[in-house]
Amino acid sequence: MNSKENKDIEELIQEVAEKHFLQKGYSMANTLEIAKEVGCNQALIHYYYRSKEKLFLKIFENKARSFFKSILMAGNECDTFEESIKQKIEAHFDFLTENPNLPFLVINELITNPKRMESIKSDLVHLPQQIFENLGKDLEKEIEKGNVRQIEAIDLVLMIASLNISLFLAKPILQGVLSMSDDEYNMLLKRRKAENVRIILSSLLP
Amino acid sequence: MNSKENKDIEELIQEVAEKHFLQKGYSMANTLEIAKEVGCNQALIHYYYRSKEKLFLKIFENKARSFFKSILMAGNECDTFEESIKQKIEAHFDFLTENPNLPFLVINELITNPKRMESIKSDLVHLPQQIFENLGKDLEKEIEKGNVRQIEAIDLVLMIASLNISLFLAKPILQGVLSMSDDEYNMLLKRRKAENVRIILSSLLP
DNA sequence: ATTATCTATAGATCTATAGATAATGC
DNA sequence: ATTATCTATAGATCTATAGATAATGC
Repeated sequence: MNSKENKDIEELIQEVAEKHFLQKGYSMANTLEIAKEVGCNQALIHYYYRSKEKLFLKIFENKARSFFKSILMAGNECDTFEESIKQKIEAHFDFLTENPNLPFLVINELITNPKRMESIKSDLVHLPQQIFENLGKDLEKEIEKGNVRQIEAIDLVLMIASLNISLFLAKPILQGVLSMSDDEYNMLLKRRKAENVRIILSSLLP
Repeated sequence: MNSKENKDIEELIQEVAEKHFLQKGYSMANTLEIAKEVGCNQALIHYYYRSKEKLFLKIFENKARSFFKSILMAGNECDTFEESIKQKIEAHFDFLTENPNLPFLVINELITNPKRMESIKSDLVHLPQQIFENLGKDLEKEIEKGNVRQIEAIDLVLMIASLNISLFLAKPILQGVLSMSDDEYNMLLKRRKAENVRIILSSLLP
Protein backbone atom coordinates (compact mmCIF):
# COMPACT_ATOMS: atom_id res chain seq x y z
CA MET A 1 0.00 0.00 0.00
CA ASN A 2 2.51 2.62 1.16
CA SER A 3 4.79 2.50 -1.82
CA LYS A 4 1.86 2.02 -4.18
CA GLU A 5 0.25 5.34 -3.34
CA ASN A 6 3.01 7.32 -4.99
CA LYS A 7 3.06 5.42 -8.21
CA ASP A 8 1.29 6.14 -11.41
CA ILE A 9 -1.98 4.32 -11.59
CA GLU A 10 -1.04 3.30 -15.10
CA GLU A 11 2.05 1.56 -13.80
CA LEU A 12 0.18 0.11 -10.86
CA ILE A 13 -2.43 -1.43 -13.15
CA GLN A 14 0.32 -3.20 -15.03
CA GLU A 15 1.91 -4.52 -11.86
CA VAL A 16 -1.33 -5.84 -10.45
CA ALA A 17 -2.32 -7.30 -13.82
CA GLU A 18 1.03 -9.03 -14.03
CA LYS A 19 0.41 -10.64 -10.68
CA HIS A 20 -3.05 -11.82 -11.67
CA PHE A 21 -1.95 -13.14 -15.06
CA LEU A 22 0.93 -15.02 -13.48
CA GLN A 23 -1.35 -16.64 -10.94
CA LYS A 24 -4.30 -17.47 -13.17
CA GLY A 25 -3.31 -17.12 -16.79
CA TYR A 26 -5.00 -14.85 -19.30
CA SER A 27 -8.47 -16.33 -19.44
CA MET A 28 -9.05 -16.73 -15.72
CA ALA A 29 -7.80 -13.30 -14.76
CA ASN A 30 -10.38 -10.55 -15.07
CA THR A 31 -10.23 -6.81 -15.34
CA LEU A 32 -12.76 -6.22 -12.58
CA GLU A 33 -10.63 -7.91 -9.93
CA ILE A 34 -7.50 -6.23 -11.19
CA ALA A 35 -9.23 -2.86 -10.89
CA LYS A 36 -10.45 -3.72 -7.41
CA GLU A 37 -6.94 -4.48 -6.22
CA VAL A 38 -5.56 -1.37 -7.88
CA GLY A 39 -8.28 0.65 -6.21
CA CYS A 40 -9.82 2.13 -9.33
CA ASN A 41 -12.79 1.22 -11.47
CA GLN A 42 -12.66 -1.27 -14.29
CA ALA A 43 -13.08 1.26 -17.08
CA LEU A 44 -9.79 2.90 -16.26
CA ILE A 45 -7.90 -0.18 -17.33
CA HIS A 46 -9.34 0.30 -20.80
CA TYR A 47 -8.54 3.99 -20.74
CA TYR A 48 -4.85 3.19 -20.35
CA TYR A 49 -4.51 -0.12 -22.16
CA ARG A 50 -7.43 -0.17 -24.61
CA SER A 51 -8.19 -3.89 -24.09
CA LYS A 52 -7.42 -6.81 -21.83
CA GLU A 53 -5.59 -8.42 -24.72
CA LYS A 54 -3.26 -5.41 -25.25
CA LEU A 55 -2.56 -5.18 -21.53
CA PHE A 56 -1.73 -8.86 -21.50
CA LEU A 57 0.57 -8.72 -24.50
CA LYS A 58 2.52 -5.83 -23.04
CA ILE A 59 3.26 -8.01 -20.03
CA PHE A 60 3.53 -11.37 -21.72
CA GLU A 61 6.03 -10.44 -24.40
CA ASN A 62 8.48 -9.13 -21.82
CA LYS A 63 7.97 -12.05 -19.51
CA ALA A 64 8.29 -14.66 -22.23
CA ARG A 65 11.48 -13.08 -23.50
CA SER A 66 13.10 -13.14 -20.10
CA PHE A 67 11.86 -16.69 -19.56
CA PHE A 68 13.64 -17.92 -22.66
CA LYS A 69 16.76 -15.90 -22.14
CA SER A 70 17.13 -16.92 -18.52
CA ILE A 71 18.69 -20.21 -19.41
CA LEU A 72 21.52 -18.74 -21.41
CA MET A 73 22.39 -15.60 -19.55
CA ALA A 74 25.13 -16.67 -17.18
CA GLY A 75 28.46 -18.44 -17.19
CA ASN A 76 29.98 -16.81 -20.21
CA GLU A 77 33.08 -15.52 -18.46
CA CYS A 78 34.07 -18.63 -16.58
CA ASP A 79 37.52 -20.21 -16.48
CA THR A 80 36.42 -23.78 -16.99
CA PHE A 81 33.58 -25.33 -18.99
CA GLU A 82 32.35 -27.17 -15.93
CA GLU A 83 32.16 -23.92 -14.01
CA SER A 84 30.28 -22.19 -16.81
CA ILE A 85 27.64 -24.95 -16.89
CA LYS A 86 27.31 -24.77 -13.15
CA GLN A 87 26.80 -21.00 -13.38
CA LYS A 88 24.16 -21.41 -16.06
CA ILE A 89 22.19 -23.95 -14.06
CA GLU A 90 22.33 -21.93 -10.89
CA ALA A 91 21.50 -18.64 -12.56
CA HIS A 92 18.54 -20.25 -14.25
CA PHE A 93 17.41 -21.74 -10.97
CA ASP A 94 17.75 -18.39 -9.21
CA PHE A 95 15.80 -16.67 -11.94
CA LEU A 96 12.97 -19.16 -11.44
CA THR A 97 13.08 -18.62 -7.70
CA GLU A 98 12.44 -14.95 -8.40
CA ASN A 99 9.78 -15.76 -10.99
CA PRO A 100 8.19 -18.96 -9.76
CA ASN A 101 4.95 -18.65 -11.72
CA LEU A 102 6.51 -17.69 -15.01
CA PRO A 103 6.90 -21.23 -16.40
CA PHE A 104 3.23 -21.87 -15.74
CA LEU A 105 2.20 -18.71 -17.56
CA VAL A 106 4.35 -19.25 -20.63
CA ILE A 107 3.60 -22.94 -21.01
CA ASN A 108 -0.08 -22.50 -20.28
CA GLU A 109 -0.54 -19.73 -22.83
CA LEU A 110 1.47 -21.44 -25.54
CA ILE A 111 -0.48 -24.66 -25.11
CA THR A 112 -3.96 -23.17 -24.92
CA ASN A 113 -3.54 -20.37 -27.41
CA PRO A 114 -1.18 -21.03 -30.32
CA LYS A 115 -1.51 -17.43 -31.50
CA ARG A 116 0.57 -16.37 -28.51
CA MET A 117 3.54 -17.95 -30.22
CA GLU A 118 3.29 -15.48 -33.09
CA SER A 119 3.45 -12.51 -30.74
CA ILE A 120 6.74 -13.63 -29.22
CA LYS A 121 8.32 -15.47 -32.11
CA SER A 122 10.15 -12.44 -33.48
CA ASP A 123 11.88 -12.05 -30.12
CA LEU A 124 13.04 -15.62 -30.22
CA VAL A 125 14.27 -16.35 -33.71
CA HIS A 126 17.80 -15.60 -32.56
CA LEU A 127 17.60 -18.05 -29.71
CA PRO A 128 18.62 -21.23 -31.57
CA GLN A 129 21.52 -19.26 -33.05
CA GLN A 130 22.61 -18.12 -29.62
CA ILE A 131 22.40 -21.63 -28.26
CA PHE A 132 24.52 -23.06 -31.02
CA GLU A 133 26.98 -20.23 -31.34
CA ASN A 134 27.92 -20.14 -27.69
CA LEU A 135 27.01 -23.32 -25.90
CA GLY A 136 27.26 -25.51 -29.00
CA LYS A 137 30.80 -24.45 -29.77
CA ASP A 138 31.92 -24.82 -26.18
CA LEU A 139 30.45 -28.29 -26.16
CA GLU A 140 32.21 -29.28 -29.36
CA LYS A 141 35.55 -28.22 -27.98
CA GLU A 142 35.07 -30.21 -24.80
CA ILE A 143 33.87 -33.24 -26.73
CA GLU A 144 36.97 -33.06 -28.92
CA LYS A 145 39.17 -32.81 -25.86
CA GLY A 146 37.45 -35.91 -24.48
CA ASN A 147 36.12 -34.18 -21.41
CA VAL A 148 32.49 -34.51 -22.40
CA ARG A 149 30.52 -37.25 -24.09
CA GLN A 150 28.81 -36.74 -27.43
CA ILE A 151 25.74 -34.57 -26.77
CA GLU A 152 23.84 -31.86 -28.63
CA ALA A 153 23.41 -28.37 -27.21
CA ILE A 154 19.64 -28.65 -27.39
CA ASP A 155 19.71 -31.78 -25.24
CA LEU A 156 21.79 -30.09 -22.60
CA VAL A 157 19.52 -27.06 -22.56
CA LEU A 158 16.47 -29.30 -22.33
CA MET A 159 17.94 -31.20 -19.42
CA ILE A 160 18.75 -28.04 -17.48
CA ALA A 161 15.39 -26.46 -18.18
CA SER A 162 13.44 -29.63 -17.37
CA LEU A 163 15.06 -30.30 -14.05
CA ASN A 164 14.84 -26.71 -12.89
CA ILE A 165 11.40 -25.73 -14.14
CA SER A 166 9.59 -28.87 -13.00
CA LEU A 167 10.19 -28.03 -9.37
CA PHE A 168 8.22 -24.83 -9.72
CA LEU A 169 5.41 -26.36 -11.75
CA ALA A 170 5.12 -29.15 -9.21
CA LYS A 171 4.75 -26.91 -6.18
CA PRO A 172 1.02 -27.55 -5.67
CA ILE A 173 1.57 -31.26 -6.14
CA LEU A 174 4.41 -31.41 -3.67
CA GLN A 175 2.50 -29.38 -1.14
CA GLY A 176 -0.85 -31.06 -1.76
CA VAL A 177 -0.03 -34.69 -2.34
CA LEU A 178 3.04 -34.96 -0.18
CA SER A 179 1.71 -32.48 2.37
CA MET A 180 4.84 -30.37 2.33
CA SER A 181 4.85 -27.14 4.28
CA ASP A 182 6.32 -23.99 2.79
CA ASP A 183 9.48 -24.62 4.76
CA GLU A 184 9.80 -28.18 3.57
CA TYR A 185 9.20 -27.10 0.00
CA ASN A 186 11.88 -24.43 0.27
CA MET A 187 14.31 -26.92 1.71
CA LEU A 188 13.55 -29.27 -1.16
CA LEU A 189 14.25 -26.46 -3.62
CA LYS A 190 17.60 -25.78 -2.04
CA ARG A 191 18.57 -29.44 -2.10
CA ARG A 192 17.43 -29.87 -5.68
CA LYS A 193 19.41 -26.86 -6.86
CA ALA A 194 22.63 -28.53 -5.79
CA GLU A 195 21.42 -31.91 -7.01
CA ASN A 196 20.56 -30.61 -10.45
CA VAL A 197 24.07 -29.24 -10.89
CA ARG A 198 25.48 -32.56 -9.83
CA ILE A 199 23.21 -34.66 -12.03
CA ILE A 200 23.79 -32.59 -15.12
CA LEU A 201 27.55 -32.38 -14.74
CA SER A 202 27.84 -36.11 -14.11
CA SER A 203 25.65 -36.87 -17.11
CA LEU A 204 28.10 -35.00 -19.32
CA LEU A 205 31.01 -37.26 -18.45
CA PRO A 206 32.13 -39.61 -21.19
CA MET B 1 -17.66 -40.86 -36.94
CA ASN B 2 -18.39 -44.48 -37.88
CA SER B 3 -17.65 -45.98 -34.53
CA LYS B 4 -19.19 -43.02 -32.74
CA GLU B 5 -22.66 -43.58 -34.18
CA ASN B 6 -23.14 -46.81 -32.26
CA LYS B 7 -22.11 -45.50 -28.91
CA ASP B 8 -24.23 -44.13 -26.18
CA ILE B 9 -24.48 -40.40 -26.43
CA GLU B 10 -23.77 -40.27 -22.72
CA GLU B 11 -20.46 -42.01 -23.26
CA LEU B 12 -19.71 -39.97 -26.34
CA ILE B 13 -20.23 -36.74 -24.44
CA GLN B 14 -17.66 -37.84 -21.90
CA GLU B 15 -15.15 -38.75 -24.58
CA VAL B 16 -15.50 -35.48 -26.43
CA ALA B 17 -15.42 -33.52 -23.18
CA GLU B 18 -12.26 -35.33 -22.17
CA LYS B 19 -10.62 -34.28 -25.41
CA HIS B 20 -11.66 -30.65 -24.96
CA PHE B 21 -10.62 -30.49 -21.31
CA LEU B 22 -7.24 -32.01 -22.15
CA GLN B 23 -6.65 -29.49 -24.88
CA LYS B 24 -7.92 -26.36 -23.16
CA GLY B 25 -8.35 -27.00 -19.47
CA TYR B 26 -11.59 -26.59 -17.56
CA SER B 27 -12.23 -22.90 -17.91
CA MET B 28 -11.51 -22.57 -21.62
CA ALA B 29 -13.52 -25.59 -22.66
CA ASN B 30 -17.21 -24.92 -23.11
CA THR B 31 -20.30 -27.08 -23.20
CA LEU B 32 -21.62 -25.59 -26.43
CA GLU B 33 -18.61 -26.69 -28.45
CA ILE B 34 -18.58 -30.08 -26.81
CA ALA B 35 -22.23 -30.52 -27.75
CA LYS B 36 -21.51 -29.39 -31.30
CA GLU B 37 -18.81 -32.00 -31.73
CA VAL B 38 -20.97 -34.69 -30.16
CA GLY B 39 -23.78 -33.71 -32.48
CA CYS B 40 -26.40 -32.95 -29.87
CA ASN B 41 -27.61 -29.77 -28.23
CA GLN B 42 -25.98 -28.22 -25.23
CA ALA B 43 -28.81 -28.98 -22.81
CA LEU B 44 -28.28 -32.70 -23.17
CA ILE B 45 -24.92 -32.45 -21.47
CA HIS B 46 -26.71 -31.18 -18.39
CA TYR B 47 -29.35 -33.87 -18.65
CA TYR B 48 -26.66 -36.52 -18.28
CA TYR B 49 -24.07 -34.80 -16.15
CA ARG B 50 -26.00 -32.11 -14.29
CA SER B 51 -23.26 -29.49 -14.57
CA LYS B 52 -20.01 -28.75 -16.35
CA GLU B 53 -18.24 -29.07 -13.02
CA LYS B 54 -19.61 -32.59 -12.37
CA LEU B 55 -18.74 -33.70 -15.90
CA PHE B 56 -15.25 -32.36 -15.41
CA LEU B 57 -14.71 -34.02 -12.06
CA LYS B 58 -15.80 -37.40 -13.41
CA ILE B 59 -13.06 -37.12 -16.00
CA PHE B 60 -10.43 -35.33 -13.96
CA GLU B 61 -10.41 -37.64 -10.98
CA ASN B 62 -9.72 -40.66 -13.17
CA LYS B 63 -7.14 -38.86 -15.22
CA ALA B 64 -5.32 -37.42 -12.24
CA ARG B 65 -5.19 -40.80 -10.56
CA SER B 66 -3.66 -42.46 -13.59
CA PHE B 67 -1.26 -39.54 -13.98
CA PHE B 68 0.11 -40.02 -10.49
CA LYS B 69 0.16 -43.78 -10.62
CA SER B 70 1.88 -43.90 -13.99
CA ILE B 71 5.26 -43.29 -12.49
CA LEU B 72 5.16 -46.25 -10.15
CA MET B 73 3.36 -48.86 -12.12
CA ALA B 74 6.13 -50.80 -13.82
CA GLY B 75 9.35 -52.57 -13.01
CA ASN B 76 8.23 -54.44 -9.93
CA GLU B 77 9.12 -57.89 -11.19
CA CYS B 78 12.57 -57.20 -12.50
CA ASP B 79 15.70 -59.20 -11.81
CA THR B 80 17.99 -56.27 -11.16
CA PHE B 81 17.44 -52.88 -9.58
CA GLU B 82 18.88 -51.16 -12.62
CA GLU B 83 16.44 -52.98 -14.87
CA SER B 84 13.49 -52.07 -12.65
CA ILE B 85 14.37 -48.37 -12.79
CA LYS B 86 14.75 -48.57 -16.53
CA GLN B 87 11.33 -50.21 -16.78
CA LYS B 88 9.76 -47.51 -14.62
CA ILE B 89 11.22 -44.69 -16.67
CA GLU B 90 10.21 -46.24 -19.96
CA ALA B 91 6.73 -47.19 -18.82
CA HIS B 92 6.20 -43.67 -17.56
CA PHE B 93 7.46 -42.25 -20.81
CA ASP B 94 5.19 -44.55 -22.83
CA PHE B 95 2.23 -43.60 -20.69
CA LEU B 96 2.90 -39.93 -21.46
CA THR B 97 3.21 -40.69 -25.14
CA GLU B 98 -0.31 -42.11 -24.96
CA ASN B 99 -1.52 -39.18 -22.84
CA PRO B 100 0.54 -36.23 -24.01
CA ASN B 101 -1.80 -33.53 -22.73
CA LEU B 102 -2.39 -35.01 -19.32
CA PRO B 103 0.50 -33.25 -17.54
CA PHE B 104 -0.78 -29.92 -18.80
CA LEU B 105 -4.28 -30.62 -17.53
CA VAL B 106 -3.28 -31.81 -14.08
CA ILE B 107 -0.67 -29.12 -13.47
CA ASN B 108 -2.82 -26.37 -14.90
CA GLU B 109 -5.85 -27.26 -12.80
CA LEU B 110 -3.88 -27.70 -9.61
CA ILE B 111 -2.15 -24.36 -10.05
CA THR B 112 -5.18 -22.31 -11.04
CA ASN B 113 -7.76 -23.94 -8.81
CA PRO B 114 -6.50 -25.23 -5.46
CA LYS B 115 -9.89 -26.82 -4.74
CA ARG B 116 -9.13 -29.44 -7.37
CA MET B 117 -6.58 -30.84 -4.99
CA GLU B 118 -9.29 -31.70 -2.49
CA SER B 119 -11.22 -33.70 -5.04
CA ILE B 120 -8.29 -35.97 -5.80
CA LYS B 121 -6.48 -35.98 -2.49
CA SER B 122 -8.30 -39.02 -1.12
CA ASP B 123 -7.07 -41.01 -4.12
CA LEU B 124 -3.52 -39.99 -3.44
CA VAL B 125 -2.94 -40.27 0.28
CA HIS B 126 -1.48 -43.73 -0.26
CA LEU B 127 0.97 -42.51 -2.84
CA PRO B 128 3.79 -41.43 -0.52
CA GLN B 129 3.40 -44.76 1.28
CA GLN B 130 3.67 -46.65 -1.99
CA ILE B 131 6.73 -44.70 -3.00
CA PHE B 132 8.50 -45.37 0.22
CA GLU B 133 7.40 -48.95 0.74
CA ASN B 134 8.51 -50.13 -2.67
CA LEU B 135 11.01 -47.84 -4.25
CA GLY B 136 12.35 -46.50 -0.96
CA LYS B 137 13.21 -49.95 0.35
CA ASP B 138 14.78 -51.05 -2.90
CA LEU B 139 16.88 -47.92 -2.85
CA GLU B 140 18.04 -48.50 0.71
CA LYS B 141 19.17 -52.01 -0.12
CA GLU B 142 21.17 -50.84 -3.11
CA ILE B 143 22.68 -47.98 -1.14
CA GLU B 144 23.76 -50.42 1.56
CA LYS B 145 25.29 -52.71 -1.04
CA GLY B 146 27.20 -49.72 -2.36
CA ASN B 147 25.65 -49.89 -5.82
CA VAL B 148 23.83 -46.61 -5.51
CA ARG B 149 24.75 -43.28 -3.95
CA GLN B 150 22.79 -41.79 -1.07
CA ILE B 151 19.50 -40.52 -2.50
CA GLU B 152 15.91 -40.22 -1.32
CA ALA B 153 13.06 -41.94 -3.14
CA ILE B 154 11.28 -38.64 -3.64
CA ASP B 155 14.32 -37.20 -5.41
CA LEU B 156 14.50 -40.12 -7.77
CA VAL B 157 10.79 -39.90 -8.55
CA LEU B 158 11.11 -36.16 -9.12
CA MET B 159 14.00 -36.64 -11.48
CA ILE B 160 12.17 -39.24 -13.56
CA ALA B 161 8.95 -37.25 -13.67
CA SER B 162 10.72 -33.98 -14.51
CA LEU B 163 12.75 -35.29 -17.38
CA ASN B 164 9.87 -37.20 -18.92
CA ILE B 165 7.02 -34.75 -18.43
CA SER B 166 8.89 -31.63 -19.58
CA LEU B 167 9.19 -32.97 -23.10
CA PHE B 168 5.43 -33.05 -23.45
CA LEU B 169 4.85 -29.69 -21.83
CA ALA B 170 7.49 -28.17 -24.07
CA LYS B 171 6.00 -29.40 -27.33
CA PRO B 172 4.66 -26.00 -28.48
CA ILE B 173 7.95 -24.37 -27.52
CA LEU B 174 10.02 -26.90 -29.40
CA GLN B 175 7.80 -26.68 -32.44
CA GLY B 176 7.31 -22.92 -32.26
CA VAL B 177 10.67 -21.55 -31.18
CA LEU B 178 12.92 -24.17 -32.69
CA SER B 179 10.63 -24.68 -35.69
CA MET B 180 10.52 -28.43 -35.27
CA SER B 181 8.22 -30.40 -37.50
CA ASP B 182 6.08 -33.20 -36.11
CA ASP B 183 8.64 -35.68 -37.37
CA GLU B 184 11.53 -33.86 -35.77
CA TYR B 185 9.65 -33.61 -32.52
CA ASN B 186 8.89 -37.32 -32.55
CA MET B 187 12.52 -38.11 -33.24
CA LEU B 188 13.53 -35.91 -30.35
CA LEU B 189 11.10 -37.80 -28.10
CA LYS B 190 12.60 -41.10 -29.09
CA ARG B 191 16.12 -39.89 -28.48
CA ARG B 192 15.21 -38.35 -25.15
CA LYS B 193 13.53 -41.51 -23.94
CA ALA B 194 16.81 -43.38 -24.20
CA GLU B 195 18.75 -40.39 -22.89
CA ASN B 196 16.56 -40.05 -19.83
CA VAL B 197 17.19 -43.67 -18.88
CA ARG B 198 20.88 -43.13 -19.31
CA ILE B 199 21.02 -39.87 -17.37
CA ILE B 200 19.04 -41.17 -14.45
CA LEU B 201 20.92 -44.43 -14.14
CA SER B 202 24.27 -42.69 -14.32
CA SER B 203 23.18 -40.16 -11.73
CA LEU B 204 22.50 -43.00 -9.30
CA LEU B 205 26.07 -44.27 -9.37
CA PRO B 206 28.09 -43.63 -6.21
C1' DA C 1 -45.36 -44.09 -19.26
C1' DT C 2 -40.84 -43.31 -19.21
C1' DT C 3 -36.71 -41.73 -21.00
C1' DA C 4 -34.17 -39.02 -24.30
C1' DT C 5 -33.71 -35.01 -26.87
C1' DC C 6 -34.90 -30.40 -28.30
C1' DT C 7 -36.08 -25.21 -28.19
C1' DA C 8 -36.06 -21.18 -25.85
C1' DT C 9 -34.51 -18.34 -22.48
C1' DA C 10 -33.18 -16.67 -17.80
C1' DG C 11 -29.41 -15.24 -15.30
C1' DA C 12 -24.56 -14.75 -14.39
C1' DT C 13 -20.25 -12.94 -15.79
C1' DC C 14 -17.21 -10.30 -18.28
C1' DT C 15 -15.23 -6.78 -21.58
C1' DA C 16 -15.70 -2.61 -23.73
C1' DT C 17 -17.62 1.90 -24.60
C1' DA C 18 -20.33 6.25 -24.16
C1' DG C 19 -20.90 10.02 -21.71
C1' DA C 20 -20.66 12.56 -17.17
C1' DT C 21 -17.73 14.52 -13.62
C1' DA C 22 -13.52 15.61 -11.23
C1' DA C 23 -8.64 16.94 -11.21
C1' DT C 24 -4.79 19.24 -13.28
C1' DG C 25 -1.97 22.52 -15.81
C1' DC C 26 -1.64 26.62 -18.06
C1' DA D 1 -8.63 22.93 -22.00
C1' DT D 2 -6.91 18.75 -21.28
C1' DT D 3 -6.36 14.65 -18.94
C1' DA D 4 -7.87 11.38 -15.54
C1' DT D 5 -11.41 9.02 -13.36
C1' DC D 6 -16.11 7.59 -12.64
C1' DT D 7 -21.02 5.73 -13.49
C1' DA D 8 -23.91 3.25 -16.18
C1' DT D 9 -24.83 0.10 -19.51
C1' DA D 10 -24.65 -2.38 -24.02
C1' DG D 11 -23.41 -6.54 -25.92
C1' DA D 12 -21.10 -10.93 -25.97
C1' DT D 13 -20.59 -15.37 -24.02
C1' DC D 14 -21.64 -19.07 -21.28
C1' DT D 15 -24.10 -22.32 -18.01
C1' DA D 16 -28.21 -24.01 -16.41
C1' DT D 17 -33.14 -24.81 -16.34
C1' DA D 18 -38.08 -25.01 -17.70
C1' DG D 19 -41.07 -26.85 -20.53
C1' DA D 20 -42.21 -28.95 -25.19
C1' DT D 21 -41.67 -32.80 -28.29
C1' DA D 22 -39.88 -37.13 -29.94
C1' DA D 23 -38.42 -41.91 -29.18
C1' DT D 24 -38.68 -46.16 -26.66
C1' DG D 25 -40.37 -50.06 -23.95
C1' DC D 26 -44.01 -52.33 -22.08
